[in-house]
Amino acid sequence: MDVSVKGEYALRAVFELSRHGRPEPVKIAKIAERQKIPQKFLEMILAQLKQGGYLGSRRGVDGGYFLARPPDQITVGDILRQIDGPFQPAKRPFADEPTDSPFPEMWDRVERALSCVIDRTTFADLVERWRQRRVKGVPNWQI
Amino acid sequence: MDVSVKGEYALRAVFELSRHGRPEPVKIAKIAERQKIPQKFLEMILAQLKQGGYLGSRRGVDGGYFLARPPDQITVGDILRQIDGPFQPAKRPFADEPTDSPFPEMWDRVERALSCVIDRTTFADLVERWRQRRVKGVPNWQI
DNA sequence: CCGAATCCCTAGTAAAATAGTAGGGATTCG
DNA sequence: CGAATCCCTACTATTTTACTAGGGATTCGG
Repeated sequence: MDVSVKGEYALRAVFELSRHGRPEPVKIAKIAERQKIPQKFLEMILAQLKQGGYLGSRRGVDGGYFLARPPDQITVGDILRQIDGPFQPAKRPFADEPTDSPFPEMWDRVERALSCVIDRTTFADLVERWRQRRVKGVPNWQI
Repeated sequence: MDVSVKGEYALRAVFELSRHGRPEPVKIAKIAERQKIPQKFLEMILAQLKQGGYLGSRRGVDGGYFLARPPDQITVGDILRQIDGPFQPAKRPFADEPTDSPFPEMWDRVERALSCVIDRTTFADLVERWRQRRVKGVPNWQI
């Protein structure tokens, strides 16, 4: 019941692109360095996210990756599902389970509860919260 | 982000014991048969649940397993954590993550949302709902 | 005290998933 | 052209998962 490292990397990468803002592409190497992700591994992850329609890319000298839509239209759930697969707490209906099991209904509740967080948190939200914590947490107002 | 088969089996086994009610022990073989769980695998699971203090057991001719506390004092979360380990969506703080990451806070929210379901659903609840669906779903009132 | 029924304990194992690495090919653009 | 970058396929070591095997320790009726 935990998220894979790959999934975490994907979130961090998309966060990095969201934070950057501008539509100009960011290089894999740059993302890898800033978020401390093995570069070759990150290549696969970004390809998968592009394939899901969340990112775009350009090759060549000033190439790189960029968001395919504005960050307020990409959710944490989108990215997690694209990387770790559709997430059902238990594959239901369980093969040999009696049809009157009480569990499917409970798994639905779990899924809805989870969805309330991950499908409602956009990367725009994450960036905003992160910026607010910066000014509150590190009070370096010089001037 | 899904529950292991082992975790599902554990839930089904505890449900079986809760449904049974009485403090008299139920044999592994019986639970395995009724819930369609490989018997030897189930042995390990039950041992682990006993070790966590959720079940008790007796050997010998009329032996078996039984709940160590009433079913309204055992939650789905208890069992899942005992079997699949403490469940953190992401092991945080992530080793090389900058300390101002926006994710730990989000993972907290995920964990709380999940906890609202799994730590509030007791096996007494499950049995009760299951019984109510029985009478509503299968209308076989033949006096 | 015997012996059948049951839980208990250790070990092994095949298959899948995870977390990468390696090496080069295809594009873009100055 | 050629340097920089993304793109694509394949390989691999480690860990986890989902079991199976074989016997040992208890309990209890007779």
